[in-house]
Amino acid sequence: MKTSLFLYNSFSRIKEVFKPLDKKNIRMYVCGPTVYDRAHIGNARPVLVFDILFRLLRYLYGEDNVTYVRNITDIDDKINAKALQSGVNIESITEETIEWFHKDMDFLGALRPNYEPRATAYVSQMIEMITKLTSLSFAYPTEDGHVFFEVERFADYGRLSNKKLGELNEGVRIENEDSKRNPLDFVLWKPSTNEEPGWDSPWGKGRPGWHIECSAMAKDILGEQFDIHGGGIDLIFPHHENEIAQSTCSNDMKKFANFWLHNGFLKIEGEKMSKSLNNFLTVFDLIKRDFSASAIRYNMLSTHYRQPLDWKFERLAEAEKTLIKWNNKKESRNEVDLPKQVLNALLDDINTPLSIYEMHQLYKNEKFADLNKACAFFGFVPKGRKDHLPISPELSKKVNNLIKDRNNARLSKNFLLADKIREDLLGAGIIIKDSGQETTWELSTNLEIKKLKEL
RNA sequence: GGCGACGUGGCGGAGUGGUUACGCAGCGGAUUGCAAAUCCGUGGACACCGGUUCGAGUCCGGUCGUCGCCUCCA
Repeated sequence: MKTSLFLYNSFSRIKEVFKPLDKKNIRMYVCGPTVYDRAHIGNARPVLVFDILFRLLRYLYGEDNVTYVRNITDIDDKINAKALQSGVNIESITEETIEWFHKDMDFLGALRPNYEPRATAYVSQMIEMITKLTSLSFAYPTEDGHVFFEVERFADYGRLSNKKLGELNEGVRIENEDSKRNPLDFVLWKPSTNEEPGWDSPWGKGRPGWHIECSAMAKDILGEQFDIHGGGIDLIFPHHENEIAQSTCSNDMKKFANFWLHNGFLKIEGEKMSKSLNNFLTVFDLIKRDFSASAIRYNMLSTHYRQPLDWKFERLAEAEKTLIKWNNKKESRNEVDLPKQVLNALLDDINTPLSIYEMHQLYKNEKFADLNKACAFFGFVPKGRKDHLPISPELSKKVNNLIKDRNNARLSKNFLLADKIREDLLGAGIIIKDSGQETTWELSTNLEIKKLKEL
């Protein structure tokens, strides 16, 4: 029986007991999306993983005692490129994308963070931090309007990602930016042309580099030190390494985040998800295909957050089935609680697969009230039934008529016809269930509207 | 080349020294006109080779294999 929360800290590379800096104000910062495109399921993984951690912290320490910040990156060259290419202005792109992001993540049942700061609202804080870094000689401006962080000045540089400066230098790509003192120095500020978004600064009109926003926003909202910093494992280097460098050096060398948590990567049907392979799967794609939020959550959480996750539709269908089974035993209201076995699993570095195992045990042992409570904690809510079906009322009526025909055939013992109707419906993605006097139906995951219309 | 992760039954996936994870699929049974759903039962695994130990998926060493980061990326 565990009594404390253990978390794997990427910084120390071991599981550690989580001790909050302030029990009355647990502070967590998670790197959020760059808003230029619809969120894909890779974006959804940290959202859902840290949603569970957020819920767990609230459960352990009280809802009002946890502050969760997830930033929105709305200054970025990918956004600029999209604006240039599409002819749509930057604000329209970011506003629309943020709206999509909220809709999609709300659909997934992720609790909104307490703060969702946007980079554009924190440029002055970034300039302030960069100014401080230059005045302390951790950073240097160049004649062409850049400001670089000088990695050699920070002795701990590379500690998070376990890299040594000398080794990094060997593999580094030589860029045109020969104004850098060291090829690994990273940009804090860069000059903008007239087409690019820019802000006035001591170094001329320009825009911030990517990393500085998180340091500035975290400091402004959470303070110089806070408990947990999270994000995808790909962000360890250089993003988080650079954040540590900037923040530590501009905050009197105080330790930045106490815990670093990183979620593993996501593949699709065995392949790396990438734009070049054209196997990008957005959350919106899943919604359109009528997968439930609960099944997506279940699927995402059935692999431990630090493991790589291979996204397969077969598993999603399996999740859907399990949840239907569980929801059929719904007894209590949506009271949130954690039965102790489920809690224990979560206390061990958020072992969600083990907690799901415990939920299967609760089902098996007919502890349905406990199961319901755990489901409520995980955000596994019943999928809307027939009123939610993505088929038209006409088709719905057609299905009902066919079922009526079939039942008549069954009454007259014409089982050949009855079975044919059932097979036809099944082929179109409608599953028939006879229970007692009543016949019900539901959609399978491979609904084919076209076939259904032809029946 | 550097750093790191991982290799468990058909698939998925826990388990850091001591009977069985478990889920899905399969098989057998109950139920059903037959199915579906549900319930009961059941076979099947720890990449390979050494070592430590009374005892190892679990610790140590080696081999093979897969993957990630080092460049924008959750």
